[in-house]
Amino acid sequence: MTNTEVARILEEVADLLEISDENTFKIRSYRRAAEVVSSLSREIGDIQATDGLESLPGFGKALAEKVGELLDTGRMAYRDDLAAQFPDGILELLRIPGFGPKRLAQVYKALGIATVDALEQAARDQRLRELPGMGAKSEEKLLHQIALYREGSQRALLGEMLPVAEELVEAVRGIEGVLRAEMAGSARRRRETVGDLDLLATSETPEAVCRAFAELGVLAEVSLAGGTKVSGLLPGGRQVDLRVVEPGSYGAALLYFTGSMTHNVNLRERAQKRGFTVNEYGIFVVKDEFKGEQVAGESEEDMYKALGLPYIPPELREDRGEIEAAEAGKLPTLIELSDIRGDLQMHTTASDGHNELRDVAEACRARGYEYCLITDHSHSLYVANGLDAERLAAQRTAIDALNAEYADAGIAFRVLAGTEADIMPDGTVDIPPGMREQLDCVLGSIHQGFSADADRITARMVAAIESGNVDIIAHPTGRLLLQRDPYGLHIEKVIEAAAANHVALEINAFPNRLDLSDIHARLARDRGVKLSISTDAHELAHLDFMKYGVMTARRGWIEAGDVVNTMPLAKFRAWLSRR
DNA sequence: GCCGTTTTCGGCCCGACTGTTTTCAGTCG
Repeated sequence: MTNTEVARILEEVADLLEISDENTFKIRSYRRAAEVVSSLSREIGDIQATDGLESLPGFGKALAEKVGELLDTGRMAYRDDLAAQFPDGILELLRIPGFGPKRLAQVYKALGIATVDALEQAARDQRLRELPGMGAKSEEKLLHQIALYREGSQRALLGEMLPVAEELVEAVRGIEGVLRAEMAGSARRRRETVGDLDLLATSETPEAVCRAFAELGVLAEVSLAGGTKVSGLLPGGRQVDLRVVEPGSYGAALLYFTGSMTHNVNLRERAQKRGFTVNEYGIFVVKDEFKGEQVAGESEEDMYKALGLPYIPPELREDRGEIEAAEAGKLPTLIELSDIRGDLQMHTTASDGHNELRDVAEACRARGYEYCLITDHSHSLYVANGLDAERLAAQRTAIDALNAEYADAGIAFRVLAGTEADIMPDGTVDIPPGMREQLDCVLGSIHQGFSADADRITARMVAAIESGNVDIIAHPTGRLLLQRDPYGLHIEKVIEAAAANHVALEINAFPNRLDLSDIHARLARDRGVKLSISTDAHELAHLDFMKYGVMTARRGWIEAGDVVNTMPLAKFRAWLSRR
């Protein structure tokens, strides 16, 4: 059973407990456990077998026992008993925005409602207003929220939403009375997908700023507007929240609205132990003669400092050990976009790219790189016009000619010859005979046969890694965000093989791949595997995706020294000849 | 449910906004 599946069941238990009106702290324990499991870099079954489930934070006797049962038998009796008290599918109602567990329990008990359709009908028939705490306006609002839910405003790619968020921040900065504005939330943490967009501004006149933002015209609909907060929807249905605070609370508010939620909770618990309380306005003394005095709030640095910690970059604020690392002075020095000296995956018109070799090379040079690696598809990928021996050799010659031109012109930039070779079902790597030695660097990747079982795909990948014929495994898990799950793969085995054979693993920077993920990249680094961050560009504009690869790397605690394409060319060549 | 340099029992983060209310419950992040 995968970590994702276990986490999903723990979430489900939490939801069921919630609609059963259980102890909120018990519910929180299950939610925390779900988060812990989904953030694990190792397979939970492996942890059960070695260190034991009670070694996981937030796992006591009860959770270890229940999750152990789940791993051993595929079922959790506790979950099944809870679920039996409600009709199947009732939890879907919780996905309607503004409709929570208390309301769900209420309408189910009073009216037997267990589906979105039934809830909608009851609202139309004006039957909900009979219930305590509900009125005509609640029904009206609920119908609207159900319509929104049906339109399905799910998560979107970071690569899609970040430019939108940046535009919104600029728009807010243009509002009269705004002193500073910044994006917050998961976009600022650079999560691979983003739900809604969170914005923060400071002003001496928050109410006027809120009003101005609501009337700015960027929101298709304003769903909530107070004196310090505005929520609304963009034309596409994406939710935007703006929060406005006074300048002295900028850091506190930014910290708070950047999250993650669990990171904040941990900070607050830490504050409590030190006699402080934390809210979005600052850090305050709780007792004695200094009660209520503000000790921090203006900057995030101050906030962390007051809690005895160095600044923690937003990408690390996921409750994955960052506070402990900060306390021990062991935070990584995260890689920056400017550390990248070359891009190691791109396609030209020779296979399925849109641009000629020379234009691709020039575009890389224009981005300040020292080198780039051309990686057109190998012959077996017919659909992408993969290169056979003859065409691959011709490309090598063209690259040599281009490099000679650069050398004559006194330009240090160099183009490296490579290929993105298919890893065949038997694990052999699709390179024409005799060409391995002709190429500077070979990427290996799987493009077919995703549905095979995990053992087989893992064996295929490991065989390729051990063959000595690949230098880097490209998009190792094959996932397409929001579209396709990774193929079944024992990632730890792949990582171990890569470590043992000095093969690098790619963080593919294409916004719908980001593969390896942050979590797997971190695991790979911990096991001593080098990474490549590369764009997989098929047209020139794609070369700019490098930043998303770097963002994912930062979320994976990656430093410049972990990444092969931060090396100067000579050092990178030396790495390539490492065997 | 978990957890422990004051604790193995009694705690467990904090505030904004809405709708239905006369002091608050529910939802959200």
